Amino acid sequence: MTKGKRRGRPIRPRPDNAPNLEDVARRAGTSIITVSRALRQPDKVRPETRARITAAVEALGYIPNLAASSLVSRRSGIIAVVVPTLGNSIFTDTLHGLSDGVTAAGRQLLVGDTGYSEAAEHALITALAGRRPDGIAIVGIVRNLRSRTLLSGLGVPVVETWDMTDDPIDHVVGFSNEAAGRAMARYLIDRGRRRLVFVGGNDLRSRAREAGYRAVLQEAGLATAAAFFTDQSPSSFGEGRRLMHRISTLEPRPDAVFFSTDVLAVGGIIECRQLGIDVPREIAIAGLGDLEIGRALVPALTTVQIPSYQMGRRAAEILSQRLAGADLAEKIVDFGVNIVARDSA
Amino acid sequence: MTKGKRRGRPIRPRPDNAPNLEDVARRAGTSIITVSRALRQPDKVRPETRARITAAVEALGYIPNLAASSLVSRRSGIIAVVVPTLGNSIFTDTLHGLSDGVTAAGRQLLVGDTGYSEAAEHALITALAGRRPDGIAIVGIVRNLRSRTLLSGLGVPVVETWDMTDDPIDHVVGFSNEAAGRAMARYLIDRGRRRLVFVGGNDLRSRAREAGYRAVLQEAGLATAAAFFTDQSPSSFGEGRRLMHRISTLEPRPDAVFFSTDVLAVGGIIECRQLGIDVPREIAIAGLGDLEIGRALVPALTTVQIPSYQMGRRAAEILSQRLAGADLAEKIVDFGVNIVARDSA
DNA sequence: TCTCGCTATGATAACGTTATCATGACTGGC
DNA sequence: GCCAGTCATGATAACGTTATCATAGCGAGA
Repeated sequence: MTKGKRRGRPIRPRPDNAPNLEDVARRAGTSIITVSRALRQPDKVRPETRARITAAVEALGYIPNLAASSLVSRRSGIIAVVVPTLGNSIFTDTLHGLSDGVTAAGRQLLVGDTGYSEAAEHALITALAGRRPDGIAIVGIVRNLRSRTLLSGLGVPVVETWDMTDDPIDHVVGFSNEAAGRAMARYLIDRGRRRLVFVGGNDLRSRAREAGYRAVLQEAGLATAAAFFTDQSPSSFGEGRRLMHRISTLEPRPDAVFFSTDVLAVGGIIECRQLGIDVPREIAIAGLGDLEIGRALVPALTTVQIPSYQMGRRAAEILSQRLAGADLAEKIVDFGVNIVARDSA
Repeated sequence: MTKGKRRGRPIRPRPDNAPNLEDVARRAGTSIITVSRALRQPDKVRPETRARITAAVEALGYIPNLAASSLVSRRSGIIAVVVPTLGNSIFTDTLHGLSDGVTAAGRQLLVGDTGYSEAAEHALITALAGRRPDGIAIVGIVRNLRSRTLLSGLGVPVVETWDMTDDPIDHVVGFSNEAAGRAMARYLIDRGRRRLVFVGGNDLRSRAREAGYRAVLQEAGLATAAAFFTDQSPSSFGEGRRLMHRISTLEPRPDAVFFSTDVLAVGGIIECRQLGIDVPREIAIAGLGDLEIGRALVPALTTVQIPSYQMGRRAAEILSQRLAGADLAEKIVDFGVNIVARDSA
């Protein structure tokens, strides 16, 4: 008796102790496929059979292997999320909205951050694509052409957020950062301010706000008194204080400062208070983001409201609808820009 | 000629346009397995073959299907993360640390939140387990016995964080919330405070801080002037102000308030300032978390430092080491409790 | 020259599930 | 009592990859 040519994977006990469908089926005295059905479409299985299967599942602690499931069904139940950084609560608020919206449909979030780097973004998208996600949500607009091509070639719904564009990869849910800058400039000018400063970060969204702000000033025949930029990302309250300190020494002294984020603006208010500068009488201070701290602060912060959570929530809903087969005509959802007038400006 | 019995899945062109190993192999004029090898162990393949394969991969935009990979290799490259809520930046800081630590090893984060519910936690863990993660990180200690059994039965490394226990499921990286409460009580008493208030949330961690705080007061022969609880989760600055307002009306007026989170404490300081209460002369105020705002505030907030990011980072390192085959003897990493004395207490 | 070992590549089976088609039992209408 | 339709279950193949073993070719050492 020859052993013959033994090729391929050898047969041996599974090293994994996790039970599979076969184990459940054996215990329930039925076939693999019936177990699968009992779990996915319970009404297709006779109650008694179902009961035996449920009991076997319980007894064995069976948990379906979703890797096998997604391989054959071509549905992974995964939504991939790309965030610039997990270190900034305004982005994790969007993540929170996504999580809430996605969990309802029984899907899960695969999350990665890019650190604002285009190269890292492309690498991350590639890595996430390997999981064959059912949908993709991105905080920000994807600029890199290769990344855009990659994303649209994946054949799954994609939602960009936190910004606005005429030409989304698929869907966009956000607001125009440029419009936010414009709106705040108009607001401050309307309130009689004339020597306006801009403070922001170096990221694209902040730059867009600055552009809108400057444009309105120019239209009004005013010059931007100065613009300050921080390389910190995410920005900090302390940095807001430092920048405000520098601004307070300008001659002539500005009468309004628009901080591109509430975090910086709160720092600005704290510093003014420390320096004995009356806000808003001497200097108006405004921010962007509508963080809760701005509401509690004295004086309460005037700001541009950004529906971080809602954007995530809405993005999740759009993905869910698309995955349910809907063919949404509305590709662009613009939350618009809403200034919350409080005490600081 | 009979058609015969056609059973099983019909043969038809893949509906999925994503190229697979076979497509790449055909284009590169080699076999599937050699392509697989070229991608995973490039040095095992002759440079010329590798070049042809690389070119084919590029041309086709091939991205390996990780579902198939994890199915057969029994390595998913996924780290599952369980968070009470994504709405609280102190937890997302831990998530950030996890992300940074995990990305280095080429793994990805599958994230879910429980909303502080044990039932939701169990459901989440079950759902995540379906992906066969290589490791699991949890913010918090898992109390539910079924969940603990489930987790330890998975056969993968588990790290609990943000708390301390003698009996972790596998590893714990955190600090003792009770010790934090104790330390702050001692600190305040040492500074001559005698009428001490506690303010916190209704979650387990906050309750542990309260227990430690009360214990020290009792040992010192002092009574807790009062304890206040909020049901908000995450707590808010505004809630801190409201609670402080109520505290300010107590008779006799307390001389120290320990807020169980910095967010509440910052609200407390704002409210005191508004009420004309001198902090820390009349009332000392302390928090927990060491948020950046506490440093920028005036008076700067005395607080218990919590290394949120570092806990995540460390948890990721432990998981990586375990997955690299290390058998770590140190199951318990206690970051300890460190009070940052600033101006407010 | 022969053998040993190494390098490069390949053939096959297996991972755990679901899609598709098949089939036997049963039901209702005539 | 017959037939079409429904219900419950099953058999098989396929998803795309990797683990394992096999093998041809080649150079080195005996």
